[in-house]
Amino acid sequence: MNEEAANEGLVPKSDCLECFNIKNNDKVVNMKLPIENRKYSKEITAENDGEEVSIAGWVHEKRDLGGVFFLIVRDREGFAQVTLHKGEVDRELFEQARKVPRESVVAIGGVVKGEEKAPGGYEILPERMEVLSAASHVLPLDTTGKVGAELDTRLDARFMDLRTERTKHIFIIRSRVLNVIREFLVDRGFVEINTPKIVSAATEGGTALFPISYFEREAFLNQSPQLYKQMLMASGFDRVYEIAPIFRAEEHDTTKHLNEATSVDVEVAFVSAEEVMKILEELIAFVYSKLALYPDLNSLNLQLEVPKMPFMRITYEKALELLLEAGEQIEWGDDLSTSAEHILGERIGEHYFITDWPRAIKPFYAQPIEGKDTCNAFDLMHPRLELASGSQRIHSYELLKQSIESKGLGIDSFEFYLNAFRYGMPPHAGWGLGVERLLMSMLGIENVREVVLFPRDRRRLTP
RNA sequence: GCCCGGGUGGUGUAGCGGCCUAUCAUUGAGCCCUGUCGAGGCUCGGACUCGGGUUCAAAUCCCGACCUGGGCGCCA
Repeated sequence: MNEEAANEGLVPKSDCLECFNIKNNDKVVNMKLPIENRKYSKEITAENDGEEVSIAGWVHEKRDLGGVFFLIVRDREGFAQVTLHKGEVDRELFEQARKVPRESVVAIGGVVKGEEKAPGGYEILPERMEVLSAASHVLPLDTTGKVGAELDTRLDARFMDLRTERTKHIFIIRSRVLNVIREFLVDRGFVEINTPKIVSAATEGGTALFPISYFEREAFLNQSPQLYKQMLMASGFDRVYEIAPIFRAEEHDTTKHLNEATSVDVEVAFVSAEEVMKILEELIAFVYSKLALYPDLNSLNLQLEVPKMPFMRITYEKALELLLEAGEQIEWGDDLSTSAEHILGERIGEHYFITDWPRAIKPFYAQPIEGKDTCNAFDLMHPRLELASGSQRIHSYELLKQSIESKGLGIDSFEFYLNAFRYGMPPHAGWGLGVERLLMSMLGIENVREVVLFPRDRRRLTP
């Protein structure tokens, strides 16, 4: 375990609470805590023996042994045991602790006692306790891990699901992954951009869009920042990235699709597809190597193995050959089926790229390979699912126009985009990577909904 | 959209025509217990998704609706 990784980012630098008014049992309590001493559970050790501290958190468990009563308080960092000896503490305080419903929010002030018998090596002998918010019971799900809950139940009560260790850590990991991606890209001279999510027309074709009403006009939620990040290639920002939601109105109903997902989009000028593939695989390896240091992955039932570099590259044609050997026939020009992806994944067993795709199944902006029906596009595959796709882009205005027309798309709705190709557009390439898919493949999680706080799928629009 | 499963206390489950006044665990209420760490022991409370149908009898079989898990398709 790595000490730095264990602490980094989990503990905030300062606290801002000083005094707060709380409504408790219909009477407003003006409570002042010795906030200068308020600590997270993990910040306290046996070495603080004798010190006054304050903690605040949720009542995780209560253990009533008659003469001694244990209150386990959970905060973001872990658990603190509060121990009350009958006869030694104030009777009212003892009763208050005994009666407080589980998962209520409490603030407790007391003295630290180093105690080998206590989990964490210390316990708190309380002097005062405030119930800041009493929880109703019974609870919508169990936060202690004794009884499981189905994903649907968990998502309905996500706020409470996030109080469980595994779920909490998944989202801390998600946050870290996004940070690490930014760190990697910024180090390489990338500029973060923000492009519109409300757009006037279908950007790439292919997927269905969510129509919305935009004053007196119809508009859509954007399926991808593709056209905008390309337009920026004409601006002099020659390395850009965006991490943002994308919207797809497909009625798919699987464990790896969402109607609102997060995409990492990268676009680089003056380079080839091979260059951006390198950036992509290095990024993946970097994210893995950073997150491999995350503590307690195993106890959270999460797995993470740093992939070997460089990733294997096979052409679309080679993929078809491998599939045929395995008894799966795909016609040249057809996209790979789910079972085909699984067969390839099993044969290769690690991340790999599929390159040189037929033009017909890739978007209009992919650069055709001269004299062939293929284009300079690639998919990054994980053995279980597709993670990213990208290509060398067409940067010639005339060729791009032709390509749009040959796909049967209306030139008019692309005018704003095409314009950027008329006044000096460098060659460029890029890709889009699904954040949720990266996370689920990285952590061995089966359902994409697990890695989104409030997922949007075919049926779910709340919470 | 297609094909298979499934809907039983708050949660997770057993039961799959009569033996169901429905099992077990956990949660909840209460009691006993001075070192718990999935504490233990005792008492009590709490459920068959909805609507039709078959049958002497339906949680159990059939039909429909709704919800839900998985596979596929579409898609990234």
